[in-house]
Amino acid sequence: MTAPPAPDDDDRAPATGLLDEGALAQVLGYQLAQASVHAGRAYARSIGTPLELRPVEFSLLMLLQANDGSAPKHLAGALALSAPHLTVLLDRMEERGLLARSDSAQDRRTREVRLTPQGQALAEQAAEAARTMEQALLQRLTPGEGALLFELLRKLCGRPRC
Amino acid sequence: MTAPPAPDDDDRAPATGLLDEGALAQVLGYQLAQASVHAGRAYARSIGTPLELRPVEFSLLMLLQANDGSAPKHLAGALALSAPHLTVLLDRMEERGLLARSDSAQDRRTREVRLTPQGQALAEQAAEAARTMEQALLQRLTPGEGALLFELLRKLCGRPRC
DNA sequence: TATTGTTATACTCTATAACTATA
DNA sequence: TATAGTTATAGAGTATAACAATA
Repeated sequence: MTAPPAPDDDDRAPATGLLDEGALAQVLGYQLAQASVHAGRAYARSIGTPLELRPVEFSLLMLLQANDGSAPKHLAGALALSAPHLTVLLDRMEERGLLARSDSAQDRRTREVRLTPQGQALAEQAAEAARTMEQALLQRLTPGEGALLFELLRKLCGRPRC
Repeated sequence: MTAPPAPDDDDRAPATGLLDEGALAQVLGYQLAQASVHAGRAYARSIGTPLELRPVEFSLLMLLQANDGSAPKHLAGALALSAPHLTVLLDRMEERGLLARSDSAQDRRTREVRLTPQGQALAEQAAEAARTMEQALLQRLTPGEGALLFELLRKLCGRPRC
């Protein structure tokens, strides 16, 4: 189960192909989606397939690496997931031995999620693979342009640290 | 059927909330996903809910507006959809009276997809709503920054017209 | 034999509602 | 009563395989 998908060949033809983008050229959501297709292929190659991690699982791993013992509620908020969705996600990764849930001492309604040593090892491996992936992904931009892109995306959502 | 979803309130708390993004701060795919959440909310408010159009349906409408009589194969390529997925999408929109498929004279395997007058009217309405949406969405950026963001996203995927 | 589009099928993603337990 | 997490259920999205017609 969870068979790794097909090996996904190299950079395919630009998504738009022969057609005129028309009004979509000025629609940010569409351009973000196009870029996400591109990023998704790089992700599958570098992380998804070799490490058998879905994008959300990878994000969760990175988030826990930086925020050990977080409550599910905060994780769901950060990943923009519904509470039930996060629960099944945690179930799956706990069953895989990557993380563990324990009861909180302060508020006994909530829980604390932590990476197991195995989860930490995978997180480090994934973080390393991510660095390689980023290089390949951003190869068409100068370092300055890459940094600018990150800053603009962040600013767009009203998040600090520009 | 196709009941419009909940009215989705104003700009909610930044997705990351209280947690540290950790390594994700440098992962383009994650930052694109965060921005897409933001864009998706604006889309639902301005277009999705009022016009009862899913993102793909909106994109298809815009694409047909600029490329009347396109073949399904080209549409699928431009939208990064599988052929079966596009078929059901076209079925749904044809049933709704927005477009029509006809046989091609040159190659009788393929077909030509065209907007009906009703589809054209909705496309124009959607394009107008998109312009309003973009203004709200890009309000945190200067016009120059907005243009730069579009250019960088395009360059990232190796698409021309920078 | 290769290609276009379609149908059938199944699996993943994601949301809502209902339930349990704490506060 | 409000909140955190879970369970159950359903629906939307998406992929693969099998098929039909045409090239």
